[in-house]
Amino acid sequence: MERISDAEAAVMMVLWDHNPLTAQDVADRVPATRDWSANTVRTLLARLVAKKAVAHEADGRRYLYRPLIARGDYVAGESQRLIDRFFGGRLTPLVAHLAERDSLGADQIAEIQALLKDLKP
Amino acid sequence: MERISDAEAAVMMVLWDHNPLTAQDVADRVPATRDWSANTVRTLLARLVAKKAVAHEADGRRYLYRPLIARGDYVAGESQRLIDRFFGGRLTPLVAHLAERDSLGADQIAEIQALLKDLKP
DNA sequence: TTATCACAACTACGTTTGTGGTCAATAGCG
DNA sequence: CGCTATTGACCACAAACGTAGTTGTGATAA
Repeated sequence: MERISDAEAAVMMVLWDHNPLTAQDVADRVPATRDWSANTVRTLLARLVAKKAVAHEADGRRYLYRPLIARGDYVAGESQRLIDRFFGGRLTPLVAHLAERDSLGADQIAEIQALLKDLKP
Repeated sequence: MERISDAEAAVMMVLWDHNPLTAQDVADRVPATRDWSANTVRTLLARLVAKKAVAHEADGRRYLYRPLIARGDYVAGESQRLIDRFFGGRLTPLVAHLAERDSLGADQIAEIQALLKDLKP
């Protein structure tokens, strides 16, 4: 599984949200901030197919694209990568870090506490 | 502030750990897994200087390098980026995600609970 | 049926990244 | 003082990336 670039990830996002889609549909759903031409989206789709991150099945004249890797797997991978690189592979230091920098409001603290409580067996 | 690439980040790590350092010292401290030539490290340092992520001050024949951006700032930025991209900017879903995927042991759950308790005013 | 449209395939091209070599100056050693 | 080791400056170069144009070919509408 080769690495998915930033632009490619934006395309994956669209497909995770809705699939299968035609290239045109993907282009239409890509966040407007990217401001890509339809061709650009096609190129990215082709690269993702080459990387086997996306499958395309013919549907008459065009293709329908759908993700081959699960969003959860990708997100977990990226999250782990960050945590490994900066926090010794542990989530606690990340939470501590964000708390320390006030990126963490009281509401979120409460949320997480509730979440963790429910997690206990 | 231009983006710092993966290889460049590895150099920053070294400098965050210890600074100022000569290029040679940086090369010596870079994780062995990277297996870079000293020249490669020099190139990366030069690029970081160009990006104004590190400063170099002359020390006789050579330079001493030191980071211009704080580790905390960089780490916070990268963390925020991830959280924004995949978790709607909130930490809670990240924690939930990791818990769901069993990337989170009971020990870490307890750790975070303790941390959050201390955070409360 | 011809002009047009939609779409995939192919091509392009500047930039960034990873990786390292060459060269020239210089500083210290013998 | 001449030689060698160190070091920064500059150059190289392939792969990946971001971005998009061009081409060929069926589908379609007039």
